[in-house]
Amino acid sequence: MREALLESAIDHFGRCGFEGAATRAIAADCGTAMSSITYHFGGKEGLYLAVAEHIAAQLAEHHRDALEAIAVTPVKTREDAIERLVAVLDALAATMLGAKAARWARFIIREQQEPTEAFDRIYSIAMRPMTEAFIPLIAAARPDLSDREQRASGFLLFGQALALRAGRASLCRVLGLEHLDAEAELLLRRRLATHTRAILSAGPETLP
Amino acid sequence: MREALLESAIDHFGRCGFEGAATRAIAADCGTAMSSITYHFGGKEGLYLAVAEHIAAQLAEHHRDALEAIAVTPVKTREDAIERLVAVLDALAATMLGAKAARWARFIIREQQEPTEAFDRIYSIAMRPMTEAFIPLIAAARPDLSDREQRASGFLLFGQALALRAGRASLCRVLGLEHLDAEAELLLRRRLATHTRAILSAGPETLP
DNA sequence: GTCTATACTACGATAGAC
DNA sequence: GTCTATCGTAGTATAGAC
Repeated sequence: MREALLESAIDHFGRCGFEGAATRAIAADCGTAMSSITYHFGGKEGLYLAVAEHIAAQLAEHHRDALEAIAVTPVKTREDAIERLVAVLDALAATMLGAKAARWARFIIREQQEPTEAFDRIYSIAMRPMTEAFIPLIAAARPDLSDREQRASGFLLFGQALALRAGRASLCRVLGLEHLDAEAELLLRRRLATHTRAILSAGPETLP
Repeated sequence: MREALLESAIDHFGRCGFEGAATRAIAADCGTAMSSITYHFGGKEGLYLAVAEHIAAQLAEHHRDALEAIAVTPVKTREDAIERLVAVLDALAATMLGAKAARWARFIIREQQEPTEAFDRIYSIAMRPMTEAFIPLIAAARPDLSDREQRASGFLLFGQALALRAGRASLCRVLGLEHLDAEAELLLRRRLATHTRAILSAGPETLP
């Protein structure tokens, strides 16, 4: 029942926000009574924080393979670093375009606007590991940049994938589609890979 | 009073969402009674839609100058188109980093996750004009791409600026800052301009 | 462990005084 | 136009039955 309540709560909190979500409705979706939430999580706030950790764990698990793949062997060349970054960002874009991410993202994007303790948990469990794998690759691809420039560029690269979810309603309208189909998703991922290579391949030797 | 209620409502709806926001609290911020909302807007839902139009109008006004500047003379060369795009994206990034956008963005980003009629109004008033100015410039900068590729690339470029707001909590952590200072904002805008040039300068003649 | 019953609070809508 | 008063509804929390 604990698990079912968490899954239901992801959707309710994501769609309605903390205040807007109704504990009675969350419980009803699981065929149980609202007081189960009090029992399992101590109350609405406890449920909210548990949802954050639940999402963070699923997200971390979801990206585990992609992160292990890029970390397993030392980076040899700039081109190697760039292709690893392309692979990570493509995995991230696929996640952002997928259906599972929609549920998680509704919750997370809300938290980004007005971060609470829940964001701390999501960041430390799911995002920090990705950042820590990401920045060294940027450094390897663009050693000409300062540490802060590398982090800024890394975030902006990351942002392109993030926008696929955060700005999805606008994206559909720009592409003139009701919903994103498989063809559009592939196109977006290919463009993102091209952008990534263009950004990371530039440097002092090509742009003096 | 109508104006005051709208301004207060931007913050309450943005922070708490539609269901979470309390009309009594919105009215109290303006030193008036909740029934003023009934009088001016017909109810909570009417207020919400009015807020959407209010934000859209302010956003459109905010970007009017930048859009006029890029549309006033015909585009002559690829380089000309690229520098116009750099200028628009820089203006957009400045907006996203600014304080006014924080209030608007809380409202808009919520709508993007679960679009309602309010998003239609924001998109048609504030975003469509920007898209319609943006895509032709991409076409001029990258005539080698198909229409759909141009739109996808345009959105991803746009997404970097969007992420400055939508992912701000993560951005601060990646940069190791409590809040973004002026120096960090300038750095991000410069990186975005560099990325924009790298993405748009690439093409069949440079990357065969 | 889970549910029922209940207490309490706060919400939005509305009618009517000013 | 704005406010007060009031209504019905819906929220959380808690205690106690099973």
